[in-house]
Amino acid sequence: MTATTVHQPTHREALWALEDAFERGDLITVFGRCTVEYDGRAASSLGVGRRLLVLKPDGTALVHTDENQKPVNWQPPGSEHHAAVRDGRLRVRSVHTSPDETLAVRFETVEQLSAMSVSGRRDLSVTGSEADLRNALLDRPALIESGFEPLATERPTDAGPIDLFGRDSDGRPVVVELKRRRVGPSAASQLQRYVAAIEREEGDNAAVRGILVAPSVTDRARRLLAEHELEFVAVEPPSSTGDAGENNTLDTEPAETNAFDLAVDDSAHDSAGDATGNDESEAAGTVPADEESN
Amino acid sequence: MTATTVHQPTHREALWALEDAFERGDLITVFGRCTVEYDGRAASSLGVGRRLLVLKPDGTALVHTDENQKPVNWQPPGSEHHAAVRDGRLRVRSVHTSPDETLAVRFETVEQLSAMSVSGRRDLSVTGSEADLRNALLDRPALIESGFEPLATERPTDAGPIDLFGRDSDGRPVVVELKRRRVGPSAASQLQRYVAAIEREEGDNAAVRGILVAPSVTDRARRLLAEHELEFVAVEPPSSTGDAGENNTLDTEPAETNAFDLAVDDSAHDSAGDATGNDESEAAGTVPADEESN
DNA sequence: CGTGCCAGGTGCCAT
DNA sequence: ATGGCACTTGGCACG
Repeated sequence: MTATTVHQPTHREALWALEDAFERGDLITVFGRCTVEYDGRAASSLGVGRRLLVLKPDGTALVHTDENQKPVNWQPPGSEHHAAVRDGRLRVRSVHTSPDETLAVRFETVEQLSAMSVSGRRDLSVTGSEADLRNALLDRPALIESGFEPLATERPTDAGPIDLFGRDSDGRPVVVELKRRRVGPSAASQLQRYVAAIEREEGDNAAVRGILVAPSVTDRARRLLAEHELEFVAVEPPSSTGDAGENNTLDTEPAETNAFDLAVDDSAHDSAGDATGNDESEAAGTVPADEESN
Repeated sequence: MTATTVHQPTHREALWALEDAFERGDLITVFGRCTVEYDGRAASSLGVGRRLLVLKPDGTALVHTDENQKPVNWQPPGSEHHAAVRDGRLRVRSVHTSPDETLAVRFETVEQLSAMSVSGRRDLSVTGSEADLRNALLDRPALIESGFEPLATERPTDAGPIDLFGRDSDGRPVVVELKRRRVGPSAASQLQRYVAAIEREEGDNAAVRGILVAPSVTDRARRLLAEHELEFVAVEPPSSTGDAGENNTLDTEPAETNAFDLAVDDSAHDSAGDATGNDESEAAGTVPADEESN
């Protein structure tokens, strides 16, 4: 069986199920009336209510209610889950170190507890990202400006990495900042920082141009750009919905996905549970394990 | 019963359970092997794998795997959930409009499906926010500088609202930007924008000071501050562990948030209940009207 | 409903 | 580890 569930368990039965699930490294969901306390980067307290608790084998904890996409409370990956029965009530604590933070869920009643082995495949490919936009523009630099010649991406500067750096047809340095969404003032500031950094690098006489590339720009940002004599070029966001896309069937390789409609088709591109003697049993589960990713 | 579960249901049984759950406005969890497709603000595709699907009565959909805090795929609140059996397989689509986006989950096998009535109480209060920091500084302006006199918070300017505005003991205008965490270059830029905006307002002769208040600052940001003659004041964030005031005891409200049921009658195709003879049954659930919040 | 900005942002990848 | 930044950012408050 790949998924086990206990209904209306006693708090102690729930604890046993949790211990087993921790042992197996399962994904766990617990539903019941509970209160939640968090203390760490901030502090919060949640009164009693019916909620869904999700415990992942990587140490993640999520407390979900009725609505909203984000959990009302949570604990980041790398935490260690502890379960115990105290005063006859199931209590789940999820503890993280560095930064130190703790999530404590105290159950009044446990309606249901499920454990399932989830071999999550995360071979997700997303098109329409900023990287896609950059690649599209590298393919067709004229979309930015006729005669524009890209020289580098992520070019490092004093002020951070420049999305796209190149020269115009007159040989003047051009700093290009890419945004996949409508931009506000902060993007203008960011571009300004980069332009200033390049000007410092190249010398005072250098006339460095700055171009913000995005689908659109707010009024305020447009004014800021004008103030600093920076430019704006509009590019459309990814089409996706427009035509019969059916673009991505991914397997191993990111297959040519037409990311931006303007740009033709190019792609982008445990624990141990030891009973502590008294009326306090405990179980813990986690996965710290650093794996070299990439 | 407040939580119902079906184990290893047939795809059609799962559909029935979904229909009932939609009807009741339940929080739903589905576990099984599935593929996921998303198309909207971006586009993505997820190969087959064992995952947990959470459907909320407010239209939220979450696809969770084994690890990570964020779902691998999701749909924001306000979407409409549709369920159908197609080619003998359970298929859940969650559709959002404006922005248009669709999440489609196709199940190979359904291991388990649970529905639970969740009275979500979101009576959460968090301490340690930027607002907390601001209030603390309003209480003790000397923490910023001896003689500093706060005049306004969220003071509007051309460049956006200033966290805290006041005057120093010499009567010079002071722009204060608050950050609850260690700050990078963007905060320095932000402060610089605000200072420039106030200088434009007050006239050229105005010597406007800018103070960045945060626990600490990165080297690069410190350099940027120096360049623009901006200042930095280190202030520790409020210690959550110290006093942590037991803030919220909120009133008990039944909270009639049954979302699905009321909304759905307008849907064109709604063949619920009896066997639809064919291999295509469908159910839909969504969010209701907005209730006056606050 | 768009605009702007904070967030316990999260996640990713660089140094 | 820290830093810098993108993100289907999410969420809220305000014009």
